[in-house]
Amino acid sequence: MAREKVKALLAREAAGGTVTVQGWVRTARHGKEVSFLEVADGSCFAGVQVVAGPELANFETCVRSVRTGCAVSATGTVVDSPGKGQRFEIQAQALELIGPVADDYPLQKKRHSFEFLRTIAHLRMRTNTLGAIVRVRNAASRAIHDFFQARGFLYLHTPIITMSDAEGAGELFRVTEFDPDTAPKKDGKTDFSQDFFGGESFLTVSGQLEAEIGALSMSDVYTFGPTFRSENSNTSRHLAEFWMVEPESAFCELEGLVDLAEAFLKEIFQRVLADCPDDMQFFNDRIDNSVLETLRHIIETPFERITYSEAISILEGSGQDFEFPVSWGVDLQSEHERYLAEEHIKRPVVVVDYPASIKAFYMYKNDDDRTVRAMDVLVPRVGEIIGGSQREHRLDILRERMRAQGLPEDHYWWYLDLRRYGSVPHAGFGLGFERVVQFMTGMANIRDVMPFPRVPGSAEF
RNA sequence: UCCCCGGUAGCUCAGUUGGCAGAGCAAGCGGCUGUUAACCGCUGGGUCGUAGGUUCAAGUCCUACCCGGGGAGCCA
Repeated sequence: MAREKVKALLAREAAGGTVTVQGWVRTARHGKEVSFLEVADGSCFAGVQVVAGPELANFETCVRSVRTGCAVSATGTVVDSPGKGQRFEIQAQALELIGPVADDYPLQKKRHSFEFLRTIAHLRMRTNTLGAIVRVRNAASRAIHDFFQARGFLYLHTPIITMSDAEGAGELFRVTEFDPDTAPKKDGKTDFSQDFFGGESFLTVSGQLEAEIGALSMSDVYTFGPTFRSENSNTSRHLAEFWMVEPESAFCELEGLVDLAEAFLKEIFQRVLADCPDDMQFFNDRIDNSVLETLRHIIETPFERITYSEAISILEGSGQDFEFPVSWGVDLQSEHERYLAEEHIKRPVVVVDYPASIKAFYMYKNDDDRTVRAMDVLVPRVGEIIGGSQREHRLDILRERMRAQGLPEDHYWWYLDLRRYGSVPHAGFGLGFERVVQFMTGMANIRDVMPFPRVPGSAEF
């Protein structure tokens, strides 16, 4: 008999008929005359209750030994459950133990700490929380593609290995074929001209520069892929390997970019709430009881838009005792961002037109000659969730800014070429996918929203 | 990288003034006629993170290191 996923089974209109479900036992409760097995298969938050009695030939020899973690296949009739806690259950006609578990199976029918679950990442997706995370990641990923596809953005596959140590965006992981002990030397230094790519190469820290190439041919593109930072950051918000979403749009200026970012966040949140109601309810009940209200509020409310200068005025007049003092020209710290979004404006706020001195060389310089067209989307609880900018498309000004920051033009010859051949205003933003999942679910540590997190000192699994 | 906190059974934790290593859950065995993290009884289970030091005696005090967590910085 063909298998039916638990999600499809629980979505049925009414009981009746025979079904086969296959999955892993969440909990097993055995009585003398009856056994209750909760079987989950990952298709949805809930499992289905399988009821097995002595009429099964293997009841004594097999069924009663089934316990948490066992893989089973159950065939039976779908009936309305007389017990509380579930609508349907399966009255088993046959139950096969496909994969028993050894005595030292580490998952129990109780709460485990997330720290412990990280040490058993090969099993933790069987828990409520990590299972829900995987489904939310899936729904959010699909929503991201749908959002851009519906607007005519092309999915551009940007490289993971790169030779440009672009934009000083953190430390890079080196990619090399050399054995460290026998690498060829030249003038006392490793001679990477003999390496695989004929020069130093690294794992990408951003697809932005390549996305700009795409936008200046294809109009609207986006990337959605892994990025890597070799920074020794030990926090609940950083990973060495994370997924980043980066749209880039030609014939688009800063205001259009802010519109895009606002529509983007609202649609992703809306879609995850619609596609994963049980998972999101679980996060609201057990992880953070404000996430549903927060997401609905963001979906319904227009984002506030202010300039960096206005933000500084607000902060200076706030009467708050900040750890980092505020004045025009300093970068906004986490505490400042959170004050703006949580205390003062109480909803998502987009801050634009930052001082040129604290932003990257590729951002479009305003006529005031001291600010650039950068934008950050700040949300309550986490602060910055999106960062982006209109790009500098004027060749002379771009070269001037590169010179000012000591960047070698020959490394960026193709980036500069784009400003010589049919350059147009364009803009784009980036957001860390895991940060968005963290925000949506209320999960405290980013290592628990990534199936296989990479952090300093740890790349197991 | 910096600051703070922690590491005791498979898991979550207690362990008093330095004086016999503990509980709940899990596991094994038995019981229980519909359970919902089921329930009841019994049994097994320990290099107290590692290495030194102080002491008649160290889970407990001291030093170094390792690992984990929270916060900060950097950032996404």
